[in-house]
Amino acid sequence: MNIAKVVVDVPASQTNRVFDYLISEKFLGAVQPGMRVIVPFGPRKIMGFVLEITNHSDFHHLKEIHDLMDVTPVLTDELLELGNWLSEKTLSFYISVFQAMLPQVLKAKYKKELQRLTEEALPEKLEEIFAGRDRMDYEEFLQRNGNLRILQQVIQEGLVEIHYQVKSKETIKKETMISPNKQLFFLEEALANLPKQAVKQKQMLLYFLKNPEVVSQKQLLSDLQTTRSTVKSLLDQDLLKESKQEVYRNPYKQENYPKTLPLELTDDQKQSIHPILRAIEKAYHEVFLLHGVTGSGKTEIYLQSIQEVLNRGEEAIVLVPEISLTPQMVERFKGRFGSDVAVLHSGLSPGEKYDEWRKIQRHEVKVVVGARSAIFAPFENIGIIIIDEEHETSYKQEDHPRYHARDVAIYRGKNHSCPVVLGSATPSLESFARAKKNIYTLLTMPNRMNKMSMPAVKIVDMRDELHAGNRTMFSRELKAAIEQRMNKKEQIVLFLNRRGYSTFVMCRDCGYVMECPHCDIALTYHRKNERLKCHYCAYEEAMPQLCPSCESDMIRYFGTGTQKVEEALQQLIPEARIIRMDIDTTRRKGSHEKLLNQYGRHEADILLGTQMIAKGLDFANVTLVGVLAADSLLHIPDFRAAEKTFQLITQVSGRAGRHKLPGEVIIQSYTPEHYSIQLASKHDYNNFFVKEMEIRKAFQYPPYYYLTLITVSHPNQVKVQEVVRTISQLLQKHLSSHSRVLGPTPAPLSRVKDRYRYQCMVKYKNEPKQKEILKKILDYYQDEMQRNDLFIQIDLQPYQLM
DNA sequence: ATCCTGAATGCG
DNA sequence: GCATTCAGGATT
Repeated sequence: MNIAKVVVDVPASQTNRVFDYLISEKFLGAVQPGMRVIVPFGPRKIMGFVLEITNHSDFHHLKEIHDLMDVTPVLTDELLELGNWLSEKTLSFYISVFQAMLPQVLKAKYKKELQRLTEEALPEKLEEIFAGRDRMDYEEFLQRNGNLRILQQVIQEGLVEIHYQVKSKETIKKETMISPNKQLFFLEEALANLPKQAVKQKQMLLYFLKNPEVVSQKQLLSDLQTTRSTVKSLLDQDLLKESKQEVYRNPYKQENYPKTLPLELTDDQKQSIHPILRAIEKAYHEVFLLHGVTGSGKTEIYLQSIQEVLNRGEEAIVLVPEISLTPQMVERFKGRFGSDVAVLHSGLSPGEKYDEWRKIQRHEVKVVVGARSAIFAPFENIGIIIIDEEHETSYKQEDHPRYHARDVAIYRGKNHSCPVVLGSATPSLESFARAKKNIYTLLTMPNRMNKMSMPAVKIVDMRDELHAGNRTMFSRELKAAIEQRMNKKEQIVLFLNRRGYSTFVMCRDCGYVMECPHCDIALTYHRKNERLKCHYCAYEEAMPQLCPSCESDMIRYFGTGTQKVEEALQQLIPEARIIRMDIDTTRRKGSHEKLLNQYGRHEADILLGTQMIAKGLDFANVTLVGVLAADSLLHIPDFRAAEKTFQLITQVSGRAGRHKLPGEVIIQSYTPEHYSIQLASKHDYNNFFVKEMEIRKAFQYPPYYYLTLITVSHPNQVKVQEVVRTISQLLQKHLSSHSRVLGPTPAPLSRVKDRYRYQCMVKYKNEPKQKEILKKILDYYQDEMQRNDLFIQIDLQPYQLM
C-alpha cells in the first residue's frame, strides 16, 4: 500500500483525473485519503488531495509525494465520495469541488524563487538584479524587467535554479501566556530585592504570588494596567516564563447568550415534529417539507429536533440564508445549545471561518449553523439536516461548482440515513410539487403561535394616488397609518426593493440615458461623490454637466435610492425617527446588529430597508409593515418573477404583529390585480401554487421541465453568435425529440466588461445523455477557452438567468 | 494552469 | 540570423 491516488490542483479538463504517486518510506502509514499533499508535477510542485491509497498503478515512472500538508485528513471519506458525485452532477472539476468544501485558507498558495547555484559570474543584467544575493523572488525578477531568455539560458547551464514552493495560508491564532517560572519563594525573594522604583514589577510579582496560575498576557496587562516591558524584565530575570496557547478567534465573544429552554409546543407543532422525531429515532432518511406560515414557530421545531439528535450523540447541520443578516437566529441557537454550536457565515474573516471549521473537524461542536457552504461540514455522524427558508435562491452557488445546497443536503441525508427538513412559509414550487407527489413528506402549520391571526393586508393602487394628485412615493393611506402608529408609540417597518430603485441619469431634452461604455447597462448615480458607477464592472465617471448627446443642460437623475426615500419620508413626516438599512449603512462589520439593536430599543420609529430586512426579524412592537413598490420584482426577465414577488410580500408581511399587538400590512402597487400580489395579500399559498403551476406547465418551465442554461461570452460578437449557434445545433441534433433547445439569443445582460454574451437554453424532462454531450462540447472548445478568451458557462438547473 | 518544444512569423 | 509569437502536447 505505497501508492497514493491524487487529484492535483490544476483546474483543467486534461488534468481532471487522478495521478498516482509513490509514498516514500518516510510518509508510509502517515498519508491518508482526504489529506492535502505537495506533489511534483512537471517541473513544478503543486498541491493535491489524496483520494485513495493502493498498491498498484498502471503507470511506471511514478514520482514520490514531496510532502504532507496535513496531519489529519481535511476531507472525510464521505466528502471525498460526495465530491465525486457533485463534480459529475455540476460538470465541475474534482479539484474545484474539493476546494469548495473547505475554508478558503486551506487553498494552496504558490511561489517561485530563483536560487543562484555558483559563484561564477552571470550575465551582467542578471548580476544587477541579484545584487549580491543568492536567492530572490521570481516576482521581483519580473518586476525588474528580467529577461526570460537569459534566465532560461543560465538555468540550462546549471547556474541558476527555480524553486517551486507550495504554501498554505492557514494560520492558527496563538496567545501568549505568562506563568511563574520558579517556586514561589524565589519570587518572594526577588520581590524583596527589587529596587524601589520598580513599582510595576513588584505589583506583578505580588499578582503571581497571590494567584500562581497561568494567565494570558493580555489579561495580565489589563489587570495591572502596565505594558509588555514589565513582563519582559521579569522574563529576563527568569522569574516568569511565557508559553503559547492555541486559541480560537471568537467573533461572538462579547455576547452572553441567555440560556433558553424548550417551549411548550402548539398542536400544529406537535403534529409536525412527531414524524421528524420518529425518523431520527429510527435513523432513516426522509425529506420533510415543513410549510409553516410566518410566526408559526418553525425554529422551535428545528431546536427540539436537534435536541433529540444531540441526545442520541449525533450531529446537526442547519442552513440559513446569509446568517449574518439574522443575529437573532444565532442567538436562538447559541442560547439553546451554547458552546456546542459553530457558526459559519460570510461575515466572518477567513481566519474566523477556519477556526469555526476546525471546531467541527475536531468534533468539539455538535451543531453547525451556517450559510450554503456549511452543508459540507465535516461531521461524521449526522442525525439531521435542516434548511431554513428553503426557497431562498442563495442556496444555489452561482460559480463553480454550481451546486444547490438542497441537493447536497439530500445526498448527505441518504449517506447518513437521517432526515432532511426543508422549512419555509413560501416553499419553492419545486419542493412543494415534490411534496404533492409524496417524494417529500409535507408537514403543514397553518396557524401562528399564541393564536395570533395573520396580519390584515391592504393593497393600495398607486395609479389612483397619482390621479388624485399625490406624486410622492407614499400613499395617503400609508402616511396616515404611519402617523397613527407613531402616536401609539408602535413601530413600523418599510420595505423597498432595491431592484427598480437604482437611480439612472437621463437627459430631459433628448431622452439620452447614460450607459456604461463596457457593459450593456445604465450607470447608477451615487449622490455621495456625485459620480456615475457601473453595477457590473469597475467603470465610473463624474456626473456630466451637459448631455453628451445634445449638450442640453437638462440632464438629471431619475429613480429612487433608499437614501432618497429616507429624505422624502423625513420631509413627509418630520418628527419620525428613521433607521435606514441598506448596503451603505451596513457595510461596516457589526453595524447591522447595531442598527437592529437600536431599533429593538425603540430608538427609532421606522425601519426602512431593502431585502435584508425581509426575513428573520422579530420585534414585538412592530404593528405596521409597508411595502413601497410591491411589483418592482415582477418586471425582471425571469420566469420566477411571480414566485419571487409572492415570497417577498409574504416574508415582509410576516414581520408584523408577531406578538401581542395585531399587525397590519400595506402594499403599494401599480399592478395590484396581479395574482401574486392578490394571493400574497390573502396569505393564500395553495392557490398561488395552483395558479403558478398552470403557467409553468403552459410555458414549459420548472418544475415541469428541467433547464440547462448555456452562456457564451467573447469580445467579438460574431464569434459568440457562431459558437452558440454551433452548440445549439449540436444539442438539437443529439438530444431526444422531447427536449427543446431555445436560442441562441443575446443574454439579458448582453454585454459585460466589453464581452458579448449570448445564451441558449435546453428544456427537458429526461435526458440521460445530456451531460455526456455537454462534456464533449466543453472538450471541443477547451482549446479556444484557454487561448482565445472564449468563455462557456453551463448551468444545470439555473436560478440566475442573467 | 503552466511549462516545454519546435515551427511560423517578423525585422533588419 | 536573430528574437518573438503561436500551436500542440504533457504533466504520475
